[in-house]
Amino acid sequence: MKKAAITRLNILQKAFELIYEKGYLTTSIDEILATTAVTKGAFYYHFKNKDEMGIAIINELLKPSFENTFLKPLTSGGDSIQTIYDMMYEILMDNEILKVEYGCPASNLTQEMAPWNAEFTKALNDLSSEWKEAIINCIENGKKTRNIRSDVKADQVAIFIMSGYWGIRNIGKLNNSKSVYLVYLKQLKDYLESLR
Amino acid sequence: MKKAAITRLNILQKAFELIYEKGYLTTSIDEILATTAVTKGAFYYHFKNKDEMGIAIINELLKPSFENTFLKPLTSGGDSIQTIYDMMYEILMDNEILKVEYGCPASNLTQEMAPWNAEFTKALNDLSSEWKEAIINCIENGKKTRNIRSDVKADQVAIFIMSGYWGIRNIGKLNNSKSVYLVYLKQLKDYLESLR
DNA sequence: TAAAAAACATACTAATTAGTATGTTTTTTG
DNA sequence: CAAAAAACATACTAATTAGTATGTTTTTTA
Repeated sequence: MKKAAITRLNILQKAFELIYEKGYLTTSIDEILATTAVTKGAFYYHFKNKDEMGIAIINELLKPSFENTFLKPLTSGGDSIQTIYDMMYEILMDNEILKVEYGCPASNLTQEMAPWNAEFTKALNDLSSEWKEAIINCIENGKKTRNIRSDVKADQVAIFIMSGYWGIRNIGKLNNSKSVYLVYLKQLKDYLESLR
Repeated sequence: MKKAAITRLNILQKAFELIYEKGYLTTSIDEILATTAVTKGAFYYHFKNKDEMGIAIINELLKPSFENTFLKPLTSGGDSIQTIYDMMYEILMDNEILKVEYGCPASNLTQEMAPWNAEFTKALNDLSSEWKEAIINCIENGKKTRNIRSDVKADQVAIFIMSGYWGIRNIGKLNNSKSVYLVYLKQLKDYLESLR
Protein backbone atom coordinates (compact mmCIF):
# COMPACT_ATOMS: atom_id res chain seq x y z
CA MET A 1 0.00 0.00 0.00
CA LYS A 2 1.17 3.51 -0.79
CA LYS A 3 2.12 5.73 2.12
CA ALA A 4 -0.69 8.18 1.49
CA ALA A 5 -3.22 5.34 1.48
CA ILE A 6 -1.83 4.18 4.80
CA THR A 7 -2.30 7.64 6.30
CA ARG A 8 -5.85 7.76 5.04
CA LEU A 9 -6.71 4.30 6.34
CA ASN A 10 -5.09 5.13 9.65
CA ILE A 11 -7.30 8.19 10.04
CA LEU A 12 -10.42 6.20 9.15
CA GLN A 13 -9.64 3.37 11.55
CA LYS A 14 -8.73 5.50 14.57
CA ALA A 15 -11.64 7.84 13.89
CA PHE A 16 -13.99 4.88 13.71
CA GLU A 17 -12.84 3.60 17.08
CA LEU A 18 -13.37 6.98 18.72
CA ILE A 19 -16.73 7.49 17.04
CA TYR A 20 -17.90 4.01 17.92
CA GLU A 21 -17.05 4.62 21.55
CA LYS A 22 -18.42 8.11 22.02
CA GLY A 23 -20.36 9.29 19.02
CA TYR A 24 -19.65 11.11 15.77
CA LEU A 25 -20.56 14.69 16.62
CA THR A 26 -18.70 14.56 19.91
CA THR A 27 -15.51 13.19 18.41
CA SER A 28 -13.45 16.20 17.39
CA ILE A 29 -11.02 16.30 14.53
CA ASP A 30 -8.33 17.49 16.92
CA GLU A 31 -8.92 14.36 18.98
CA ILE A 32 -8.60 12.15 15.93
CA LEU A 33 -5.37 13.94 15.01
CA ALA A 34 -3.99 13.46 18.50
CA THR A 35 -4.51 9.70 18.47
CA THR A 36 -3.27 9.24 14.92
CA ALA A 37 -0.28 11.58 15.08
CA VAL A 38 -1.51 12.99 11.79
CA THR A 39 -1.55 16.75 11.30
CA LYS A 40 -4.47 18.91 10.29
CA GLY A 41 -2.93 19.60 6.93
CA ALA A 42 -2.77 15.90 6.17
CA PHE A 43 -6.33 15.36 7.37
CA TYR A 44 -7.78 18.05 5.15
CA TYR A 45 -5.70 16.85 2.27
CA HIS A 46 -7.46 13.49 2.45
CA PHE A 47 -10.95 14.72 3.36
CA LYS A 48 -12.81 17.83 2.29
CA ASN A 49 -14.45 18.03 5.70
CA LYS A 50 -15.49 15.95 8.70
CA ASP A 51 -18.66 14.60 7.11
CA GLU A 52 -16.77 13.32 4.08
CA MET A 53 -14.61 11.34 6.46
CA GLY A 54 -17.72 10.03 8.20
CA ILE A 55 -19.21 8.79 4.95
CA ALA A 56 -15.86 7.21 4.07
CA ILE A 57 -15.90 5.33 7.37
CA ILE A 58 -19.30 3.88 6.52
CA ASN A 59 -18.47 2.93 2.95
CA GLU A 60 -14.85 1.91 3.30
CA LEU A 61 -14.73 0.38 6.77
CA LEU A 62 -18.19 -0.49 8.02
CA LYS A 63 -19.56 -1.84 4.77
CA PRO A 64 -16.88 -4.45 4.02
CA SER A 65 -16.77 -5.69 7.60
CA PHE A 66 -20.57 -5.72 7.69
CA GLU A 67 -20.75 -7.77 4.52
CA ASN A 68 -18.41 -10.31 6.02
CA THR A 69 -20.22 -10.78 9.31
CA PHE A 70 -23.84 -9.96 8.51
CA LEU A 71 -24.26 -11.12 4.93
CA LYS A 72 -21.79 -13.87 4.11
CA PRO A 73 -22.96 -16.31 6.82
CA LEU A 74 -26.47 -16.12 5.36
CA THR A 75 -25.35 -17.66 2.08
CA SER A 76 -23.90 -20.82 3.62
CA GLY A 77 -26.75 -23.06 2.44
CA GLY A 78 -27.93 -25.64 4.96
CA ASP A 79 -30.93 -25.20 7.24
CA SER A 80 -32.17 -21.61 6.94
CA ILE A 81 -33.52 -21.37 10.49
CA GLN A 82 -30.20 -22.50 11.89
CA THR A 83 -28.28 -20.25 9.51
CA ILE A 84 -30.11 -17.13 10.65
CA TYR A 85 -29.75 -18.06 14.29
CA ASP A 86 -26.05 -18.77 13.89
CA MET A 87 -25.45 -15.45 12.19
CA MET A 88 -27.18 -13.63 15.03
CA TYR A 89 -25.30 -15.62 17.66
CA GLU A 90 -22.00 -14.85 16.03
CA ILE A 91 -22.74 -11.15 15.73
CA LEU A 92 -23.92 -10.78 19.30
CA MET A 93 -21.71 -13.19 21.19
CA ASP A 94 -18.52 -13.88 19.26
CA ASN A 95 -17.76 -10.82 17.13
CA GLU A 96 -14.60 -9.16 18.40
CA ILE A 97 -15.16 -5.70 17.00
CA LEU A 98 -18.68 -5.13 18.29
CA LYS A 99 -18.85 -4.37 22.00
CA VAL A 100 -21.96 -4.58 24.13
CA GLU A 101 -21.21 -1.29 25.90
CA TYR A 102 -20.90 0.60 22.61
CA GLY A 103 -23.87 -0.92 20.82
CA CYS A 104 -24.07 -1.29 17.06
CA PRO A 105 -21.99 1.24 15.07
CA ALA A 106 -24.58 1.48 12.30
CA SER A 107 -27.40 1.90 14.78
CA ASN A 108 -25.49 4.55 16.71
CA LEU A 109 -24.80 6.54 13.57
CA THR A 110 -28.40 6.24 12.42
CA GLN A 111 -29.70 7.58 15.70
CA GLU A 112 -27.20 10.37 15.93
CA MET A 113 -26.92 11.56 12.35
CA ALA A 114 -30.46 11.29 10.98
CA PRO A 115 -31.30 14.85 12.10
CA TRP A 116 -28.06 16.26 10.76
CA ASN A 117 -26.98 14.73 7.49
CA ALA A 118 -29.12 12.83 5.01
CA GLU A 119 -26.03 11.38 3.34
CA PHE A 120 -25.27 9.38 6.45
CA THR A 121 -28.81 8.06 6.56
CA LYS A 122 -28.64 7.10 2.92
CA ALA A 123 -25.34 5.25 3.29
CA LEU A 124 -26.63 3.45 6.37
CA ASN A 125 -29.90 2.63 4.65
CA ASP A 126 -27.87 0.86 1.97
CA LEU A 127 -26.35 -1.41 4.60
CA SER A 128 -29.74 -2.05 6.11
CA SER A 129 -31.25 -2.89 2.72
CA GLU A 130 -28.46 -5.28 1.93
CA TRP A 131 -29.04 -7.13 5.17
CA LYS A 132 -32.76 -7.27 4.60
CA GLU A 133 -32.32 -8.73 1.13
CA ALA A 134 -29.87 -11.34 2.43
CA ILE A 135 -32.31 -12.41 5.15
CA ILE A 136 -35.18 -12.56 2.67
CA ASN A 137 -33.11 -14.70 0.32
CA CYS A 138 -32.22 -17.03 3.14
CA ILE A 139 -35.88 -17.40 4.11
CA GLU A 140 -36.98 -18.00 0.52
CA ASN A 141 -34.33 -20.66 0.29
CA GLY A 142 -35.71 -22.26 3.42
CA LYS A 143 -39.15 -22.28 1.88
CA LYS A 144 -37.81 -24.05 -1.21
CA THR A 145 -36.11 -26.73 0.86
CA ARG A 146 -39.26 -27.10 3.00
CA ASN A 147 -37.54 -25.95 6.19
CA ILE A 148 -39.81 -22.93 6.42
CA ARG A 149 -43.58 -22.81 5.97
CA SER A 150 -44.70 -21.57 2.57
CA ASP A 151 -47.10 -19.01 4.10
CA VAL A 152 -44.28 -17.18 5.90
CA LYS A 153 -43.89 -13.62 4.63
CA ALA A 154 -40.16 -13.28 4.09
CA ASP A 155 -39.94 -9.47 4.05
CA GLN A 156 -42.12 -9.22 7.14
CA VAL A 157 -39.96 -11.69 9.03
CA ALA A 158 -36.79 -10.00 7.84
CA ILE A 159 -37.85 -6.66 9.26
CA PHE A 160 -38.95 -8.33 12.48
CA ILE A 161 -35.59 -10.01 12.89
CA MET A 162 -33.65 -6.85 12.11
CA SER A 163 -35.67 -4.82 14.57
CA GLY A 164 -34.97 -7.41 17.24
CA TYR A 165 -31.27 -7.15 16.60
CA TRP A 166 -31.15 -3.38 16.74
CA GLY A 167 -33.30 -3.28 19.81
CA ILE A 168 -31.30 -5.81 21.78
CA ARG A 169 -28.16 -3.83 21.00
CA ASN A 170 -29.81 -0.88 22.68
CA ILE A 171 -30.87 -2.93 25.69
CA GLY A 172 -27.37 -4.36 25.92
CA LYS A 173 -25.96 -0.85 26.04
CA LEU A 174 -28.43 0.02 28.78
CA ASN A 175 -27.52 -3.02 30.88
CA ASN A 176 -23.85 -3.07 29.90
CA SER A 177 -24.01 -6.85 29.90
CA LYS A 178 -24.18 -9.59 27.29
CA SER A 179 -26.57 -11.60 29.45
CA VAL A 180 -29.57 -9.94 27.78
CA TYR A 181 -28.15 -11.12 24.46
CA LEU A 182 -28.49 -14.72 25.64
CA VAL A 183 -32.07 -14.18 26.77
CA TYR A 184 -32.88 -12.59 23.44
CA LEU A 185 -31.22 -15.42 21.50
CA LYS A 186 -33.29 -18.03 23.32
CA GLN A 187 -36.51 -16.34 22.32
CA LEU A 188 -35.23 -15.72 18.81
CA LYS A 189 -34.68 -19.46 18.54
CA ASP A 190 -38.26 -20.18 19.64
CA TYR A 191 -39.57 -17.59 17.23
CA LEU A 192 -37.55 -18.94 14.30
CA GLU A 193 -38.67 -22.50 15.06
CA SER A 194 -42.28 -21.30 14.87
CA LEU A 195 -41.65 -20.53 11.20
CA ARG A 196 -41.00 -24.19 10.29
CA MET B 1 -48.81 26.61 39.71
CA LYS B 2 -46.27 29.09 41.03
CA LYS B 3 -44.52 31.30 38.49
CA ALA B 4 -41.12 29.79 39.21
CA ALA B 5 -42.52 26.32 38.63
CA ILE B 6 -43.92 27.48 35.30
CA THR B 7 -40.51 28.75 34.23
CA ARG B 8 -38.90 25.48 35.19
CA LEU B 9 -41.51 23.39 33.38
CA ASN B 10 -41.24 25.64 30.35
CA ILE B 11 -37.50 25.06 30.18
CA LEU B 12 -37.94 21.30 30.53
CA GLN B 13 -40.62 21.08 27.85
CA LYS B 14 -38.89 23.22 25.23
CA ALA B 15 -35.56 21.57 25.98
CA PHE B 16 -37.16 18.15 25.56
CA GLU B 17 -38.54 19.07 22.15
CA LEU B 18 -35.17 20.30 20.93
CA ILE B 19 -33.33 17.30 22.37
CA TYR B 20 -35.84 14.84 20.94
CA GLU B 21 -35.36 16.37 17.51
CA LYS B 22 -31.61 16.72 17.38
CA GLY B 23 -29.94 15.12 20.34
CA TYR B 24 -28.89 16.10 23.86
CA LEU B 25 -25.24 16.96 23.43
CA THR B 26 -25.92 19.00 20.30
CA THR B 27 -28.68 21.05 21.88
CA SER B 28 -26.98 24.06 23.43
CA ILE B 29 -28.22 25.87 26.48
CA ASP B 30 -28.19 29.11 24.50
CA GLU B 31 -30.54 27.50 22.01
CA ILE B 32 -32.90 26.42 24.77
CA LEU B 33 -32.82 29.94 26.18
CA ALA B 34 -33.59 31.44 22.79
CA THR B 35 -36.71 29.32 22.28
CA THR B 36 -37.95 29.76 25.85
CA ALA B 37 -37.21 33.48 26.25
CA VAL B 38 -35.65 32.55 29.57
CA THR B 39 -32.31 34.06 30.53
CA LYS B 40 -29.18 32.29 31.57
CA GLY B 41 -29.51 33.50 35.11
CA ALA B 42 -32.94 31.93 35.40
CA PHE B 43 -31.73 28.69 33.83
CA TYR B 44 -28.87 28.26 36.24
CA TYR B 45 -31.09 29.22 39.12
CA HIS B 46 -33.29 26.21 38.36
CA PHE B 47 -30.57 23.75 37.31
CA LYS B 48 -27.05 23.32 38.64
CA ASN B 49 -25.88 22.41 35.14
CA LYS B 50 -27.03 20.97 31.82
CA ASP B 51 -26.94 17.36 32.95
CA GLU B 52 -29.16 18.07 35.94
CA MET B 53 -31.70 19.45 33.50
CA GLY B 54 -31.33 16.33 31.36
CA ILE B 55 -32.04 14.04 34.28
CA ALA B 56 -35.01 16.21 35.23
CA ILE B 57 -36.40 15.80 31.72
CA ILE B 58 -36.24 12.03 32.07
CA ASN B 59 -37.74 11.88 35.55
CA GLU B 60 -40.25 14.71 35.38
CA LEU B 61 -41.39 14.62 31.75
CA LEU B 62 -40.52 11.32 30.10
CA LYS B 63 -41.38 9.08 33.03
CA PRO B 64 -44.97 10.24 33.65
CA SER B 65 -45.83 10.26 29.95
CA PHE B 66 -44.16 6.89 29.54
CA GLU B 67 -46.16 5.40 32.38
CA ASN B 68 -49.35 6.58 30.75
CA THR B 69 -48.68 5.21 27.29
CA PHE B 70 -46.40 2.24 27.88
CA LEU B 71 -47.53 0.87 31.23
CA LYS B 72 -51.16 1.75 31.91
CA PRO B 73 -52.58 0.04 28.79
CA LEU B 74 -50.97 -3.21 29.95
CA THR B 75 -53.11 -3.34 33.09
CA SER B 76 -56.44 -3.21 31.26
CA GLY B 77 -57.29 -6.86 31.89
CA GLY B 78 -58.80 -8.70 28.94
CA ASP B 79 -56.87 -10.87 26.50
CA SER B 80 -53.15 -10.46 27.18
CA ILE B 81 -52.06 -11.08 23.60
CA GLN B 82 -54.43 -8.44 22.33
CA THR B 83 -53.49 -6.07 25.16
CA ILE B 84 -49.80 -6.20 24.29
CA TYR B 85 -50.49 -5.80 20.60
CA ASP B 86 -52.82 -2.86 21.21
CA MET B 87 -50.25 -1.10 23.37
CA MET B 88 -47.62 -1.48 20.66
CA TYR B 89 -50.02 -0.32 17.96
CA GLU B 90 -50.96 2.75 19.95
CA ILE B 91 -47.34 3.65 20.69
CA LEU B 92 -46.19 3.24 17.10
CA MET B 93 -49.19 4.40 15.08
CA ASP B 94 -51.37 6.69 17.19
CA ASN B 95 -49.18 8.42 19.74
CA GLU B 96 -48.99 12.13 19.00
CA ILE B 97 -45.77 12.94 20.81
CA LEU B 98 -43.59 10.21 19.31
CA LYS B 99 -42.55 10.89 15.73
CA VAL B 100 -41.16 8.33 13.33
CA GLU B 101 -38.40 10.66 12.09
CA TYR B 102 -37.13 11.33 15.61
CA GLY B 103 -37.30 7.78 16.94
CA CYS B 104 -37.85 6.94 20.59
CA PRO B 105 -36.70 9.62 23.05
CA ALA B 106 -35.55 7.06 25.61
CA SER B 107 -33.71 5.06 22.98
CA ASN B 108 -32.05 8.17 21.58
CA LEU B 109 -30.84 9.23 25.00
CA THR B 110 -29.59 5.74 25.80
CA GLN B 111 -27.54 5.61 22.63
CA GLU B 112 -26.16 9.08 22.98
CA MET B 113 -25.51 9.38 26.70
CA ALA B 114 -24.30 5.92 27.72
CA PRO B 115 -20.66 6.87 27.02
CA TRP B 116 -20.95 10.19 28.82
CA ASN B 117 -23.08 10.05 31.93
CA ALA B 118 -24.02 6.97 33.95
CA GLU B 119 -26.83 8.86 35.67
CA PHE B 120 -28.69 9.10 32.38
CA THR B 121 -28.27 5.39 31.80
CA LYS B 122 -29.51 4.62 35.29
CA ALA B 123 -32.60 6.80 34.95
CA LEU B 124 -33.37 5.29 31.55
CA ASN B 125 -32.78 1.80 32.88
CA ASP B 126 -35.48 2.45 35.46
CA LEU B 127 -37.98 3.19 32.68
CA SER B 128 -36.91 0.09 30.83
CA SER B 129 -37.27 -2.07 33.93
CA GLU B 130 -40.73 -0.73 34.63
CA TRP B 131 -41.83 -1.62 31.13
CA LYS B 132 -40.32 -5.06 31.36
CA GLU B 133 -42.12 -5.78 34.63
CA ALA B 134 -45.42 -4.57 33.21
CA ILE B 135 -45.07 -6.83 30.17
CA ILE B 136 -44.12 -9.78 32.36
CA ASN B 137 -47.16 -9.19 34.57
CA CYS B 138 -49.37 -9.02 31.54
CA ILE B 139 -48.00 -12.32 30.23
CA GLU B 140 -48.32 -14.05 33.59
CA ASN B 141 -51.92 -12.88 33.70
CA GLY B 142 -52.45 -14.37 30.28
CA LYS B 143 -51.06 -17.65 31.51
CA LYS B 144 -53.49 -17.66 34.43
CA THR B 145 -56.47 -17.03 32.16
CA ARG B 146 -55.20 -19.70 29.74
CA ASN B 147 -54.70 -17.23 26.90
CA ILE B 148 -50.97 -17.92 26.88
CA ARG B 149 -49.20 -21.28 27.03
CA SER B 150 -47.88 -22.17 30.45
CA ASP B 151 -44.42 -23.01 29.10
CA VAL B 152 -43.88 -19.46 27.79
CA LYS B 153 -41.01 -17.73 29.56
CA ALA B 154 -42.40 -14.33 30.44
CA ASP B 155 -39.11 -12.49 31.01
CA GLN B 156 -37.66 -13.90 27.82
CA VAL B 157 -40.68 -12.82 25.80
CA ALA B 158 -40.69 -9.40 27.46
CA ILE B 159 -37.10 -8.70 26.41
CA PHE B 160 -37.85 -10.00 22.93
CA ILE B 161 -40.82 -7.66 22.57
CA MET B 162 -38.93 -4.67 23.92
CA SER B 163 -36.01 -5.26 21.60
CA GLY B 164 -38.41 -5.41 18.68
CA TYR B 165 -39.89 -2.07 19.65
CA TRP B 166 -36.58 -0.30 20.02
CA GLY B 167 -35.29 -1.77 16.82
CA ILE B 168 -38.26 -0.83 14.71
CA ARG B 169 -37.96 2.72 16.02
CA ASN B 170 -34.47 2.76 14.60
CA ILE B 171 -35.57 1.33 11.27
CA GLY B 172 -38.39 3.85 11.15
CA LYS B 173 -35.87 6.64 11.61
CA LEU B 174 -33.77 5.19 8.82
CA ASN B 175 -36.72 4.96 6.41
CA ASN B 176 -38.49 8.05 7.68
CA SER B 177 -41.78 6.28 7.16
CA LYS B 178 -44.35 4.59 9.35
CA SER B 179 -44.89 1.87 6.76
CA VAL B 180 -42.21 -0.30 8.38
CA TYR B 181 -44.18 0.01 11.61
CA LEU B 182 -47.13 -1.69 9.95
CA VAL B 183 -44.95 -4.49 8.60
CA TYR B 184 -43.46 -4.97 12.04
CA LEU B 185 -46.88 -4.98 13.70
CA LYS B 186 -48.13 -7.72 11.39
CA GLN B 187 -45.27 -9.98 12.32
CA LEU B 188 -45.57 -9.06 15.99
CA LYS B 189 -49.18 -10.23 15.80
CA ASP B 190 -48.11 -13.58 14.33
CA TYR B 191 -45.42 -13.93 16.95
CA LEU B 192 -47.76 -13.11 19.81
CA GLU B 193 -50.37 -15.55 18.51
CA SER B 194 -47.70 -18.27 18.55
CA LEU B 195 -47.62 -17.86 22.34
CA ARG B 196 -51.21 -18.99 22.81
C1' DT C 1 -44.34 47.37 55.53
C1' DA C 2 -39.48 46.38 55.87
C1' DA C 3 -36.12 42.86 55.69
C1' DA C 4 -34.89 38.54 53.63
C1' DA C 5 -35.03 35.23 50.40
C1' DA C 6 -36.31 33.66 45.87
C1' DA C 7 -36.26 34.45 41.06
C1' DC C 8 -34.39 36.35 37.32
C1' DA C 9 -31.09 39.42 34.10
C1' DT C 10 -26.63 40.83 31.80
C1' DA C 11 -22.08 40.69 30.69
C1' DC C 12 -18.44 38.18 30.76
C1' DT C 13 -14.65 34.00 30.46
C1' DA C 14 -11.90 30.18 29.08
C1' DA C 15 -12.07 26.23 26.40
C1' DT C 16 -13.17 23.90 22.29
C1' DT C 17 -14.75 23.59 17.63
C1' DA C 18 -14.40 22.98 12.24
C1' DG C 19 -12.07 24.84 8.91
C1' DT C 20 -8.39 27.93 6.33
C1' DA C 21 -4.09 30.18 4.78
C1' DT C 22 0.24 29.49 3.79
C1' DG C 23 3.81 27.28 4.01
C1' DT C 24 7.50 22.87 3.51
C1' DT C 25 8.72 18.22 2.40
C1' DT C 26 8.30 14.08 -0.14
C1' DT C 27 7.23 11.49 -4.16
C1' DT C 28 6.41 10.94 -8.96
C1' DT C 29 7.23 11.80 -13.71
C1' DG C 30 9.22 13.29 -18.11
C1' DC D 1 18.16 14.76 -12.36
C1' DA D 2 14.91 18.68 -12.49
C1' DA D 3 10.25 20.21 -12.57
C1' DA D 4 5.69 19.26 -11.08
C1' DA D 5 2.47 17.32 -8.38
C1' DA D 6 1.24 14.95 -4.20
C1' DA D 7 1.48 14.75 0.66
C1' DC D 8 1.98 16.78 4.77
C1' DA D 9 2.96 20.67 8.58
C1' DT D 10 2.04 24.93 11.38
C1' DA D 11 -0.23 28.78 12.82
C1' DC D 12 -4.07 30.92 12.71
C1' DT D 13 -9.53 32.44 12.79
C1' DA D 14 -14.26 33.07 13.90
C1' DA D 15 -17.94 30.83 16.00
C1' DT D 16 -19.85 28.28 19.64
C1' DT D 17 -19.80 26.12 24.05
C1' DA D 18 -20.94 25.47 29.35
C1' DG D 19 -20.59 27.92 33.07
C1' DT D 20 -19.69 32.19 36.33
C1' DA D 21 -19.74 36.81 38.50
C1' DT D 22 -22.35 40.23 39.73
C1' DG D 23 -25.89 42.46 39.57
C1' DT D 24 -31.53 43.76 39.81
C1' DT D 25 -36.29 42.67 40.46
C1' DT D 26 -39.98 40.17 42.43
C1' DT D 27 -42.07 37.55 45.98
C1' DT D 28 -42.45 35.88 50.59
C1' DT D 29 -42.22 36.28 55.48
C1' DA D 30 -41.94 38.21 60.08
